[in-house]
Amino acid sequence: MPEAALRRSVAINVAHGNAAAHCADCEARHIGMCDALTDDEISFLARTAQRTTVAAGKVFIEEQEPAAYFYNISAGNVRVFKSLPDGRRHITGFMGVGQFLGLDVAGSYAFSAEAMGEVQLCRFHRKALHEVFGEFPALERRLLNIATHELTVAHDQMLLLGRKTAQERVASFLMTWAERNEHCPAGGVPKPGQKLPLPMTRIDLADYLGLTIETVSRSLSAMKRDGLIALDHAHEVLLLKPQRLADIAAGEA
Amino acid sequence: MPEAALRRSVAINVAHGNAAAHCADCEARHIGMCDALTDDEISFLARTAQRTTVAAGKVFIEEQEPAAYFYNISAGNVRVFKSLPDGRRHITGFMGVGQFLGLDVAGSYAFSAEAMGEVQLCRFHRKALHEVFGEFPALERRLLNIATHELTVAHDQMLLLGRKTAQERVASFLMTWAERNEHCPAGGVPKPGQKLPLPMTRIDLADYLGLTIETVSRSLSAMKRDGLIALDHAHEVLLLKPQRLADIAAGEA
DNA sequence: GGCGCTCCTTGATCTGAATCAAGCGGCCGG
DNA sequence: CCGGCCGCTTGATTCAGATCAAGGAGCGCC
Repeated sequence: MPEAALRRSVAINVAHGNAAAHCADCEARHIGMCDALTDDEISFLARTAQRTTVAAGKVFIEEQEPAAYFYNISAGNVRVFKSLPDGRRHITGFMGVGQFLGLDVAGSYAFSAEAMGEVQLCRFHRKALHEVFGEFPALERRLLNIATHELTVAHDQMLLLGRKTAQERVASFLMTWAERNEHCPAGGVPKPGQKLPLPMTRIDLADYLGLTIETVSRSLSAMKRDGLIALDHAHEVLLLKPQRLADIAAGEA
Repeated sequence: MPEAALRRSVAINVAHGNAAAHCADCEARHIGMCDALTDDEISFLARTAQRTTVAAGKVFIEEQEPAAYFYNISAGNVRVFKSLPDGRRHITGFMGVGQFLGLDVAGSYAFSAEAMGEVQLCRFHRKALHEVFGEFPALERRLLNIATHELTVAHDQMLLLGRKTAQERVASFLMTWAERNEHCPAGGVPKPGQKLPLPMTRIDLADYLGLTIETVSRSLSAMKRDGLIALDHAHEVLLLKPQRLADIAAGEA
């Protein structure tokens, strides 16, 4: 059993307990928000935190609900989305281990969040977290950096949704997803043949890219036909010509 | 001459001077970032600030350039945009008095910014501003609030770009623009007959809404035909049936 | 091991918005 | 006051992607 998986089981076993004694074991201890803090600071903060487990498919944050909590993801993936009254949906992001939920909030949540598989969360009362800011300015600074980075990502996605073709959107997604999964040498392009897991469904991809499932599927098939990717299983691509994909993603003429 | 216009002239006259003595007279003194600070704090901060004037049409922030400055808008409007290599453009936002430029930045600017008319800016060295954070935590907290709010706005816009029809996009824009221009009773709908100035061109609107100028024009004409708006001059609409517009904007079936 | 989901792919057709094209009108400079 | 230009509107046509439709493949469950 690999070490990471071992640590994950431990986290699952202590679910619902107080997190104070367990931050040291958390998958997210050295990522995201938590990485900004010293061990002393985090054990202080942990007194206000709770571990919870969320079953696959469960919507654990509902748009419009009063925003009582911040969440930090300890294990699993989450889809964050907004909906229109007639059921149209847009996924604003896929969030993974160490990522933070509950920033873009004013009183009520501005988004819904759903567990893609089973998910472990570390939950903080918003009020408690705000009280902690005074003690640990590093945390507030860290959150500003996170918010700032998310804003950049959001603006990139607006360019994608407003002005890119279907192929460009799918290529862009593959590149940012590869980067997110640390398959890229810092800021560069993944190596040819890089294997990339796609834990989300085609519906998720469509709702994230502003397309339909058929168009996503066709775009991927076209890339396969053109030798840019290989696609043996629906949830795994091989990036055969990553540089070409990066060029398409960037909208090179 | 109305008082606001008078104060604006004063600001123009002191352009390029040190801002220290002039924050008190600034249009933006009680909005956005500056509103978070006491008079003492702001005069401290102002030592590192410079007033500059930018001519209409001038691109004063270029995507990819090293991000040396933060800006606060003292007068005028700015279009913030991103471009693809073949010239496709997406406007991420229209920024006005008191608004803040330079948040979503990591080393280099992630966007370009262009003056829509003549613009007055208050400019801070990023480094200087960061040094000031230690002294005035209120400023950092304020910036986190601003970033958080911008993130909400960006996510709303992603829903618009990914899933709304042309009519819904235009209606959404009219509603948010009315709110921005304080024509709405807090969070509500503007009153019927409300006059709304549109300082931007149809190209701007198209690039902001992910449409073409023809489609923007047709959508507005359709709303006029249906009695939802009146449109005597191209740059001013009357909101005849604001509630109906709000429903369309929200995607009511 | 087979039944029946659910998810994915592929094909045929349709359509909302883009593109191509032609005026119109307000406004600035002469 | 006139001419030309730029930005806007409107009409005709095209097209990228949506919708409609029909299997196929993987997989959990019995």
